[in-house]
Amino acid sequence: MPQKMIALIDANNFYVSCERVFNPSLRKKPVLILSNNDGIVISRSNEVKNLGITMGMPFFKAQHIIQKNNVEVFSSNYELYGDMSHRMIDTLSDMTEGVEIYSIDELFSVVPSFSAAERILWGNDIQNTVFKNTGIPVSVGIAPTKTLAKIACEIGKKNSDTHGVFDISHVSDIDGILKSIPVSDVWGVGQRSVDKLRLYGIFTALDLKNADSHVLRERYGVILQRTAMELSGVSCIALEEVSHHKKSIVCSRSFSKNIQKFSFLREKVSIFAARAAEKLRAEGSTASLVSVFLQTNRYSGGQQYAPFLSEPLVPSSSSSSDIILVALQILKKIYLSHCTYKKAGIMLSGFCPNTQWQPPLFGVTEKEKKKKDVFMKTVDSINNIFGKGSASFFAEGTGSKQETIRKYCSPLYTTHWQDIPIVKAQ
DNA sequence: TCTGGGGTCCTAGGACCC
DNA sequence: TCTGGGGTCCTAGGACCC
Repeated sequence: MPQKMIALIDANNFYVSCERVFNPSLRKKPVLILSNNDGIVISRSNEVKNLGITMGMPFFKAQHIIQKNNVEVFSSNYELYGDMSHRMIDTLSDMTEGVEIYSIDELFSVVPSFSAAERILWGNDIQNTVFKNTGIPVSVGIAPTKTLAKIACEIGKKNSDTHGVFDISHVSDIDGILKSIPVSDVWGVGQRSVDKLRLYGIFTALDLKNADSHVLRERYGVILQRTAMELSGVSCIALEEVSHHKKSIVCSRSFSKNIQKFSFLREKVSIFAARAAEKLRAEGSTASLVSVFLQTNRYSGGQQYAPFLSEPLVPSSSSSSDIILVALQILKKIYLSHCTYKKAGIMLSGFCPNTQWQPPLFGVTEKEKKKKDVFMKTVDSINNIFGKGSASFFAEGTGSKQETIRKYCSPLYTTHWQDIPIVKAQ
């Protein structure tokens, strides 16, 4: 029986491509997308990559290259990207089987049992259909394992003669390819591992593939051992077709200034808690653990303070008021008045489906829980109909919300009536 | 002046139990 | 002076990813 093949279907420069769909004048121009607060570069067109602007580069450090080369800059428009992602995934789900949605812009799928030539045609068909339906260009990498599919996809993207579809299983000299790939470019190998691998003379993907499996396990752990096996064609990372529920929810933000005042942090943490609780209810879960964290300015030098403290939520709950209450108790414990903070956040975990909620021996009864659920459902409905923040808790404050900076945001082309592009007849 | 946000998995070590 | 041993569960922290 022929080996099962896996495809990685990955959008090219996804956020940039989303902007280009609705603004064709951006095609061929250098375009980049910034993170929240217009802080760092998170998506780059090929033209921008060629200018030497790297992923994660702070905006202010890239300024001179941007100005010199007339780079088009956009703040991130997650509403647009999320909607375009859904469209892409819908198309791909119709065309493929055994789909694992891996991130906002990529998915793995099982390749039908075709010949090598047919596999390429299948990949081309996927590219063409996604582009026709959404306007987003994608690349397809085909291989017997996920790790090799990642490599195949990169080759498809970078080599124009592949036209964006590359099947590594059809290559006679795979080792030759692996030899040319630095180990840092292998999926699952981060900088920490690269530093450690170097000590033992492992520099390329081929070195990693050929390393002794037991030694890898002992020195670097099971993840690198698996990665090495995947490079040699043994599938160790299974396709996860069933989308599972979230295991944690985080809501955090950096502040545009260093913050010392407790009252400011109290309001922020309350807002984060309410937002996280809203996401939790959308998941249909309750949380049993609340964590709050603070962070002083990482770039200012000097002593750092980055506390992270968790407290149980008893009984587990998805009510914003319950979660805000515990979050503020934690905040009081970790707050030091002599520090200035650049970032704060909340994390919810220990989830249990709302339907399996059990009342504690003492305290909240099932009836009281239902009452809270109805209340929160009403709050969520109001916010859905009238916009975020229409109904909020007292602790969230009413003062200046200090909205995230998005100086260069494009219109919400696909999700807001007033932003829908108008096509004019000539 | 200006440096993101949201996830997952693995592991070591502590708490606890018998 | 001498102070068990093994199992499980939980959590914090590390590493990685997009």
